[in-house]
Amino acid sequence: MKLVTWNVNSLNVRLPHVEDWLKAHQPEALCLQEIKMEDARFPREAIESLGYHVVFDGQKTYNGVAIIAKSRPEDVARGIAGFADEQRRVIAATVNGVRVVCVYVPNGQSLDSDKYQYKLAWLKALTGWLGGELKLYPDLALLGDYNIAPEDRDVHDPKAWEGQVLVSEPERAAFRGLQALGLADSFRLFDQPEKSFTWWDYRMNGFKRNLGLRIDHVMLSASLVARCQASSIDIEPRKLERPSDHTPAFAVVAD
DNA sequence: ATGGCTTCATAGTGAAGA
Repeated sequence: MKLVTWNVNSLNVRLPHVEDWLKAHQPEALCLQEIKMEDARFPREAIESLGYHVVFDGQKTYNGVAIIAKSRPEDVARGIAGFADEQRRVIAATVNGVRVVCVYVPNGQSLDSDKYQYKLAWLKALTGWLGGELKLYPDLALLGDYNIAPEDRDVHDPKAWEGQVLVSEPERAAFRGLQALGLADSFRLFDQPEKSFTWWDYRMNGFKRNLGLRIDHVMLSASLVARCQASSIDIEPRKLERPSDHTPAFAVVAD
């Protein structure tokens, strides 16, 4: 089964790309971030007409997450238990026996911003919550836009980015905190091309020059690591007209 | 060069993203 994450930067704008990608790749689960719409506006019929189920948690203008799945999502949960948050950034559901947790981690803006403190607090709450979830659901996948490049090799120009938001040491420590729970970065279970990224700035011809970051991840619990057959990034959607600035990242896990 | 591009909410520009 293919488990995928994709920050679509507005599902209104990107729906045709999502539809085409679902038809071509037939994933078991596709986690979306930044759908940027209220629930009433979600294109449920368009997704369901392709033979998929969908659960979502949206809001006007910003954020918003969804899980599109071939199997009916069960035990749907929204948000981080015990962490009050107006921003719609987490939805979880059990899909074909796998606990799929879809997250849109806060960006943080800059190290001196209140949003950076919110990001670190949010990650701490996420990690605490997931510790319990992993005990309840040993087969767990954490997919999303983490807004963290875990290592320098995930950054096109580590020198230029040194100490910036998305690569700062406290953020990377938070990523290692997730690893300490027993979650593994599926991408690094396999040999990968150098300069593999999931996001490129719209400005400065970032994609054409491959000036990117790897900030979208699929992390897997130990039992899913044992079943993981592949993990990769599909850069093709980034080449389309009016693309999202992110592209899909996925893992393939044996049924 | 603190810019560059895209989205949304708005009907001018401004916020936010990464």
